[in-house]
Amino acid sequence: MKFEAVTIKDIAKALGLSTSTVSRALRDSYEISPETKRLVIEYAQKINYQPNPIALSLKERKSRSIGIIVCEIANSFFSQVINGIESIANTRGYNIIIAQSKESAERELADLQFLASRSVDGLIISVTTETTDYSFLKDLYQRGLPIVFFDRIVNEIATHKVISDNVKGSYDATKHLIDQGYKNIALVTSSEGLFITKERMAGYQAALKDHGFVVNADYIKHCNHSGMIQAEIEDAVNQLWGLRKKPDAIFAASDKLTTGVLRLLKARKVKVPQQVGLIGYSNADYTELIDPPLTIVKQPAFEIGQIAIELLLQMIESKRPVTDFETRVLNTELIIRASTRSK
Amino acid sequence: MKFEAVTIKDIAKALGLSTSTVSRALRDSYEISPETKRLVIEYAQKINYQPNPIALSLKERKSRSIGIIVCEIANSFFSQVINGIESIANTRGYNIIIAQSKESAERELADLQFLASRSVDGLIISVTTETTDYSFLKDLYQRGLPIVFFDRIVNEIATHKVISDNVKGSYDATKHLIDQGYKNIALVTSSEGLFITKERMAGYQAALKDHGFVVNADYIKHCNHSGMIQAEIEDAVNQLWGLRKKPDAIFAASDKLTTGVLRLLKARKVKVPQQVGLIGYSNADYTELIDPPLTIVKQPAFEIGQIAIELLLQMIESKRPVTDFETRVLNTELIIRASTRSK
DNA sequence: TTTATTTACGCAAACGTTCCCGGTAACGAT
DNA sequence: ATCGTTACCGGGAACGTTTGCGTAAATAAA
Repeated sequence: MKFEAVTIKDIAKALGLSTSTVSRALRDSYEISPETKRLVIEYAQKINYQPNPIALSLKERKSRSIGIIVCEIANSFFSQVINGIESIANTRGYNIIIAQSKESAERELADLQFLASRSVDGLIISVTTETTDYSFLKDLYQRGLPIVFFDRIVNEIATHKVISDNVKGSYDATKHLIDQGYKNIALVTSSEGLFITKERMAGYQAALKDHGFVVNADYIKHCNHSGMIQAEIEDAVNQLWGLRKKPDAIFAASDKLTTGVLRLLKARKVKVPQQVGLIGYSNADYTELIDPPLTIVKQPAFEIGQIAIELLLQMIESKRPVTDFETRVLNTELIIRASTRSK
Repeated sequence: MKFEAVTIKDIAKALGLSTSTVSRALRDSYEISPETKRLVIEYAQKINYQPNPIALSLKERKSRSIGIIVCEIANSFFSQVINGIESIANTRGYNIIIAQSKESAERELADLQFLASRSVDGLIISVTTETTDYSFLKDLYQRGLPIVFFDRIVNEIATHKVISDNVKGSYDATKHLIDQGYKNIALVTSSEGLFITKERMAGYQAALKDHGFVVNADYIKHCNHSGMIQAEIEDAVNQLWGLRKKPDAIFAASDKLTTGVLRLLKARKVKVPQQVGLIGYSNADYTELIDPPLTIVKQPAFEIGQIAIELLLQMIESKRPVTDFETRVLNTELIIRASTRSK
């Protein structure tokens, strides 16, 4: 089955003109008479001419499409970011190609190769928690592919980045738990190498110190797949519950981790917030419906996406190489609900 | 900024061959000597040659990309379907372009035009609840664009369709409520024109009749935007609560409707399931965490996506026009939890 | 040795555009 | 009458591939 489209040639033939004239008329060139222009434009409209984007891409050597790599689109944070990206990209005539890494460095590499081979004009990516080797990404970038990082950014590559204020977000979350009277606050977070993990840990630790608590390494648990596999959350919780002094509050530093921890707490019949307070990063729109309603740190996901694509388009459409990069840091929102309302 | 790639010409020049020879060597043509092939292939590998998909697209007159239109990717059902589509598309060398209609017929049309102009090779779509005019879709289809419908299918167009067994799913849900002792069972569903609405209504009505209940039209409420706007759900619930005999159970026929109804019930301090039982279509992975844990009808979303893309690729890659269309109907799963455990 | 066949490669067109060069009128100025 | 402008328009190359056709050399058959 094939889908036959009308081309500039058809117009030229029908009107007894050359393709160049038609092309110019359509692009409103000054060296075409108003009369001819009218003729061409009217006829083009009549037969519903649509320029072939593929031919254009070949000529201009760009595809007017940009790649997005996230670990999972079913994750509310990422789907909201994508919404933000799409909202701008569409109006600027770009289409987006989404690939999911599923928190696997291997799949991420495959996605990267796939997108590169489809010659996207730019890339927006939140890397895997697994990723340690950025050489392919670096190579792509050095060969001229514009890249913008968001959320899980990589600092080794100098380009635009957009994140939320992880330190402050975590500080606020931890401080809230302290204010509520919790004493033994555990942190369940992603893999140690990740920049956002470091930042969220820093915020957590700073809040503890500022309020006269000591940081207990036993209370900090890393899930190297960010909760994509339930078993690692289970390990974390088991270890936490194996301690002499069990935590009386948990701060979960990502969407999947938050629901994962709650699931396990429920399985253990631990009462939230009476026995354990729970606060988590989340962008889900159902956290108020959960039992108990969840106190969350919410990231401005949609805006993150919008800013990321703006910065990327800026790079793509820039005449000369961009050298002045910025890291945009957005504020998070703390939404207080019952899951931390114990004491 | 530009991203310079290595072409077949570079190889030809470097090796003192013609581009045709290089092309043929790369495609392992019989009329190229083994020696030359080895040379070309080795060199291509060395400089990491990647065929330009755009040039190929122009030549073959296809883009190896397929369009997907759903109302919202943040919806778990749709993101799972997309996962299914992607899982197959990627292995077959196709990339997917996702567009969101946001339940707006206007945006849907714009998406359609956008995808058509990007010359996708095929389309997988679940139409808007608003859509009543299928002429553009029909036109596209008649001009040769392969289309597969899923979920919200349109019967006026004869092509492959894949849905879940809506009648049975709704029958089971309604029967479950009856079995639990509920007597006044309301249905909150999408706009009346939609095929899946009709089917789900049919299942609901059949179950009622089969068990000696009369169908009360007052108990059937339509939300024309499928719950995308909270106000319409509010209207529905308000009307239901305005009845002399209030319903003692609600069957919500979509993801957004289910959480939307629950939200309103909570706002009214209605106890679920004691005062009102609640069952809903949902593919969210957190329904067990909700208060109360939700009884749901779950669709095989991932499989729906996989089958849809299989059927589409079959159409795309078929030499002669496909005339034999099938409608695949998959079974839903009823997951019983506390929200219907009243009596 | 001559002719027919095979082997191995190059030429050029095509896909749909854009755009750099031209070129041809018409017209006013010299 | 000649020249320089201006206004319009067409020819053709180019973007990176594939592919039908042509053809030289090498080999086989006569």
